[in-house]
Formats: sequence, C-alpha cells, structure tokens
Amino acid sequence: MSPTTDAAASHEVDASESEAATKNLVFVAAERLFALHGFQNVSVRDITAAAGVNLASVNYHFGSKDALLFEIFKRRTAELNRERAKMLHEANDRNVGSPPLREILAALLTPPLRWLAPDHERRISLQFLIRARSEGTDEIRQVLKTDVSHLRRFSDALLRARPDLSPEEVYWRLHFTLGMLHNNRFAEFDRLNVLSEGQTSEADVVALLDRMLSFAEAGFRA
Amino acid sequence: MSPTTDAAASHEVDASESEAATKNLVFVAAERLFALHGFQNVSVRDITAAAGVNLASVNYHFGSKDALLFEIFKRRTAELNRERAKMLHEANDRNVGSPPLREILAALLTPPLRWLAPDHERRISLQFLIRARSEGTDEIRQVLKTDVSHLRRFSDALLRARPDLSPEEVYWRLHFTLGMLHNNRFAEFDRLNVLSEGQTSEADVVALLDRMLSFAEAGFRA
DNA sequence: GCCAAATTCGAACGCCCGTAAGACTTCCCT
DNA sequence: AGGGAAGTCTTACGGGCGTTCGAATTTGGC
Repeated sequence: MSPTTDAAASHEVDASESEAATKNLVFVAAERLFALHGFQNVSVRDITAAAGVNLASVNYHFGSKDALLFEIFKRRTAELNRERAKMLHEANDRNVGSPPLREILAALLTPPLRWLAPDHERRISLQFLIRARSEGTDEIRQVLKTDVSHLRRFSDALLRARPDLSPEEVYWRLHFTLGMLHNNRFAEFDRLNVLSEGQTSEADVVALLDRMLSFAEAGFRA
Repeated sequence: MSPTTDAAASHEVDASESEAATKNLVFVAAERLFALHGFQNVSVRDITAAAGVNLASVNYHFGSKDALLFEIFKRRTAELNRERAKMLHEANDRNVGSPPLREILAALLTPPLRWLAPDHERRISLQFLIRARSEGTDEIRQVLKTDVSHLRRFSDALLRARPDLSPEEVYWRLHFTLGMLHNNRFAEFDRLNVLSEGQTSEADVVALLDRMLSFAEAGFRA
C-alpha cells in the first residue's frame, strides 16, 4: 500500500473504553486500512505505522492479525445489528405488532445508509463491514451463517406483513435486498461521489435510501 | 490453501485454441482455484501444481500472476456479455425495438444464471467472475468502470421501456438488480445447495431466475 | 536429419510477511 | 521507596511468495 502518513491520527480515541490508548489506535487504524485496501493488502506493519505504535502491538493486544480483523468485525456488526433491531422494535410498537413492509425494510436499510453519510463517524466502519463480508476469513463467514437469529427477526416480520408468501420466498427476497445494499461497496465511491461531483452530500444518501426502499418494497409486493 | 490433488485435471482442454496445451491447463486450473479460494489465497505454486505443469509456466505464458487473472477475467466477461447482448438483440427483434421490462431483465440475468446450473461448463467461470469483480486488482476495477458501453445497452433499453423514469433512476435500479445477482457469491453454495439438500438441480436455478426476474421487474415498475 | 525457435524444467534470488523472544520502560499499589 | 505487573521496544527468525535465469528438451520448417 501507499505509505501515506495517516500517522498523526489524532489523540481523541474512542472514549468508549478506558483501556490502553494503543489498543484503540490500532483498532481504528486497522479498520480504516482494511476498509480502504482490503484485509490481505494491509500488513501488520502498515497498521502499526499508521497508528503510530510499535509493530508488536497488534500481537500483544489482539493475539494475531486475524483476531484483530475478527474483533473489529464483531464489534461493528453488533453495533449495526443493535440499531437495526431498535428500529424494528420501534416499528413494531408503532404498528401494534405488524408493521407495513416499508417500515420493516427501512429498519433494515436505514442504519447502514445512515452510516454512509459523508461525515458520519461510522462511515468507514460500513465500508469495512461490506468488505469483510466478502473477503473475510473462514471465521467471519462462519459468523455470517450462524448469525441467523438477527436476520430471522426481519424475515419473521416480513412474513407477517406478507403472509401469503412462503417462508422460502421471503428469505430469497430478503437475500436480494441485502444484495442491493452490499453491492454499494464501490458505489460508495463511484456512483455516489460521481453523481454529485465529488462531494457526497447528506441529501444524496437520503435519496439513495429512498430509491432502495421503493425498489425493495415493490419487489416484496410482487 | 489445501493441497488437495486437483492435479488429474483431465486431458480435454478448451479446444477453442490450438495453442500450447500447457497454457490452457494453467488457464483452467487458475480459474477454478481463483473462483474457489480467491485470488490472494491462491499461489502460483498452487496453480501450477493443480495444472500439473512447471512453476515457471505462469510467467512464461502470461507474464505474471496479475496478468493471468486479468486474461481470465477478460475472456469470461466477453463471453458473458456476448450472450447477454445476443438475448437483448433477440428481444428487440421480437418486439419491434422496444421489449417489455421483463424481457430486458431476462437478457441481463438469464445468461449468468444459466451458467450457474449444476453441470454447466461455465459454472466455475461465473463464480470466478463474481469473485474477481469484488476482489480484483485495480486493473479489473478499471475495466468494470470503463465497460460502460455494455451496460449502456441495457439502461437504454430499460429507459425506452419506462420513459417516465429519469436516466439516473434507471441507472440506480439497474445497479440494484446487478447487486441482487452478484451477491450470489456464497449463495451458490449456501442457499442453493442447502435448500435442495446438497444437490443443486436445474429446476432450482430456473426457480431462482424466476424469483429474481419478478423481484427486479416489480422494482422497475415501482 | 538439422538447426533454430519455442517451450519446459530445476533451482534459486530477493522480498515481505506474521509472529515471537527478550530487554527495557512505565505505572500503580502498598 | 520498592516491587511486580502491564505495556512498549528492538530485533530477528522462519517461511511463503512472485519472479527470473540458464540449461535441457521438444518442436517444426527445410
């Protein structure tokens, strides 16, 4: 990779944990580099250099490079799923147990698209998650398959909104919807930035969410 | 990777070219390994071992490992695009210049899903293409961006079928549709195989195509 | 049958990688 | 003030990687 000096990486760490600052520096630098260049194209030396810490820090604090990737993935996945579950729960409350299609899909798609906003704190995290999902280690793929409980909440809700569809059909359509989302790996750079002349605006993200929701909702109504 | 002996890789080469058999052996073995394990996880030594040829063959016949990847990608992409263009052309002939939505989308989705059929000769090629699209080198990403001419044919046709939509809207929906398709990276193994108890049948693929078409068509009608 | 070109082969080079070992420093608790 | 744990640092090891080189071998035209 390019040895651009991401080094002066600020002194404000996550503040969410009072652990060693070094660990957070590594975590943040690694997430950023993994998101931008991919897991295999980023070396431990790249990470520690960007974080401004010692080479041995990764293995001391995380055990191994793979374990570091996995830890970032676990934390960010949990955060994203928490936001999704919260929105779904609120939709349930608002609609006495059976929200309309669009609200269910909004609970699924809004959190990641919020993260995608130009100055959002988790923007790079979403890029990381999408990349990790496709390039990740076997361990990550295992989590993705095992983490059915989270998706089940959504397929159940969708099934309640469209009880005439078979569970299998609902599962496929959910799969399609997630495909729409995950394919924004490069679109985040290409389309989103190109369409608005290099500067992604908040409005663009909102418009994109709207487009995705309309498309997916229609797909589910078919 | 696992050093499983893919070695005895048959004597029937592509027959499409009368060039050195070694070159084809390398081509086929590399495509298979890249598709199954990803570009970065397959070494030149893995490829030549699986192909049963000498280590230096890759560099002699293709120049470099990257060039090999690129050559496979170019050939398979051309083949796939040719099939798509042919179907779109036939749809145009059948409908005096402006086919209905579903026929346009069928021209886009049918070829790759045909390749996905259990005993199709190009099954592994499609897995390769989907993988290369997301993990590929910068050179491949450049081709994907440049290869607008192929997608333009489809966005133009779609625009003619839905003239009330803005070109931007059409382009996004096309992007969504391709996302549905490309996300079948692991689905090919997980869903498709799981649902039919380990044995993907031709019928499953046809059913999947139908589901995708219905979903995408509804999305475009929204 | 011969020679030159094309191909195959074995071996090695140089590089970068993830990880570990051991010395050194910092910090906190009593 | 001292001692032990926690963290940081330097250094290097072992290994796999893509690539290259020169010799050996095969091929094809005359």
